[in-house]
Amino acid sequence: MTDSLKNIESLIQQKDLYSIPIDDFFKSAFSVDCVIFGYHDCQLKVLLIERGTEPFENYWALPGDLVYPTEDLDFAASRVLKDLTSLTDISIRQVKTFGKVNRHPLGRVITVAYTTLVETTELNPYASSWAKSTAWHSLKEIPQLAFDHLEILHEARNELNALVISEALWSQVLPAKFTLTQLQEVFETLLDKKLDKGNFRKKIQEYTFLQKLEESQKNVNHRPSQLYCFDQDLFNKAIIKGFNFEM
Amino acid sequence: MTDSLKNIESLIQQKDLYSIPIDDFFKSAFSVDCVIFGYHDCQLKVLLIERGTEPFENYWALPGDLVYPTEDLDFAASRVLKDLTSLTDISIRQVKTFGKVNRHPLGRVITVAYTTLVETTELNPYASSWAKSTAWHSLKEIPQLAFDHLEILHEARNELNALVISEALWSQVLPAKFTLTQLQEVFETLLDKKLDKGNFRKKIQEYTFLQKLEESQKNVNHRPSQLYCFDQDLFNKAIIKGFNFEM
DNA sequence: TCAAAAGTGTTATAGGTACACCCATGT
DNA sequence: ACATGGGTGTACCTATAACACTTTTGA
Repeated sequence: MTDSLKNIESLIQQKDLYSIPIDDFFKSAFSVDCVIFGYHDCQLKVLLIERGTEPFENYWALPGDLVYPTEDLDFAASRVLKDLTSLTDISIRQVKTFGKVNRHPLGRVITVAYTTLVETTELNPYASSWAKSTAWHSLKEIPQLAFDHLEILHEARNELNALVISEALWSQVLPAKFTLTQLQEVFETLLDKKLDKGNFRKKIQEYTFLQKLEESQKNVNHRPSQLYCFDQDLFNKAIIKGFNFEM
Repeated sequence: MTDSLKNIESLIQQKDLYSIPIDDFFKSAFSVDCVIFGYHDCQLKVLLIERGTEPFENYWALPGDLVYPTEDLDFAASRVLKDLTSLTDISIRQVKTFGKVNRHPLGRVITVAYTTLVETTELNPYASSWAKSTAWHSLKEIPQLAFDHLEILHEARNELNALVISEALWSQVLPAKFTLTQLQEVFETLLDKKLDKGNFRKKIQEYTFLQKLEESQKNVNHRPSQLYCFDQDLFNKAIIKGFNFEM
């Protein structure tokens, strides 16, 4: 091994990775970028950060970070999510890897895009060392984004529909006990189409992983709705059996 | 920028990349691995190489290579395909990125998996600097593979079905003029299920990108078959219009 | 008793599946 | 004439879409 590589190795084995000059990661680095979609009340948004450093200082961008030499790719994505939202135990899925030579002005950086879906209410995104501020943006009002992040956002939005179905991502934006109307609203927002109430409910009845509870809504000025819950284990078993969940 | 990084930079800017000691790429490198599926005569195979160097010397593995600092990710995958098969103008698609810390014994290597489908006949895979030999393997008889390549192969096989439909990959394994029976055989092999002849043909008629030619088979001891051709432009247009190709 | 949203039922149609049958060619 | 694979037609059944209707609550 050459001396130059020994130098790098000693650098990256230091505990405090933040103290490494940014230049030292570059010329051959990989990063993760997270497209964190947020749902609340029939509104789909995306979490963006305002960059506090060059390049693209003051631009909005997807939250992301370089991958530390000692962490798995998936872990790095989870870490970014946790740093911003304090959320753990949220599944975050790989979308695609972006590796054009000149996508990053400071050097060669290949980035792996991840996406997930969370509930936006009462979620307080924190600014971090690399972010001046953070905010939920409506998908209809996306500002100019740094790097190739607009392209990444588009790809993730396309992937979201598939994940909502195949990974039951929708369960991450509903309370433990929810009504069928709430569930229908989630699907309508994410898939961006109106669904017929009757037909929707007919389908739901076939899905054993959606279980009717004995409980119902209270204090509403209309007929109270039955509450349902989602059984992740039953869902996984159904998927393994080759079951195909559609809407 | 530190001296150590300047050293690396000067190394990687040399034209003859093969002359760089393998160690110098490591501790933070990215590679591409290609899952090249081959079809001929109702048989689906995959192209494997026998490694000529450590680690995993003499093991079978997916063909792949480190990504040069000056090439795009997609280009690197095309290059690996071309080196082995001489094929160009074949679309090769990203599957997923594998980034576990210890997936490569010599250091941190993140690999981006690509997949494609080609015709196996008369295709002479070349051995290269890093491969002792190459061979098509039946998917039912996969030897022990190096690294996490078995997992990569599985993921790619799952992805193949989707790509066959959405990207018309099947057109890459048929001659320019083909019969509907040939087409049906391709689908049956790739999707791994029997299709009804009548129903298959009924669907084909709806697809304008499959055009009936004036020509038919010759010198067969049964009724000669109509020949068809595939129009990639019409297919692309149909996809853009939101058309959903299914089988 | 009324408004509002929950929840159920009915019907028409499109699309898929299964299967039977006819057709054109070389030997 | 017959074997072989190409090619077509039909009848059934199920999934879906559209829409109307009934039910239960609070005010």
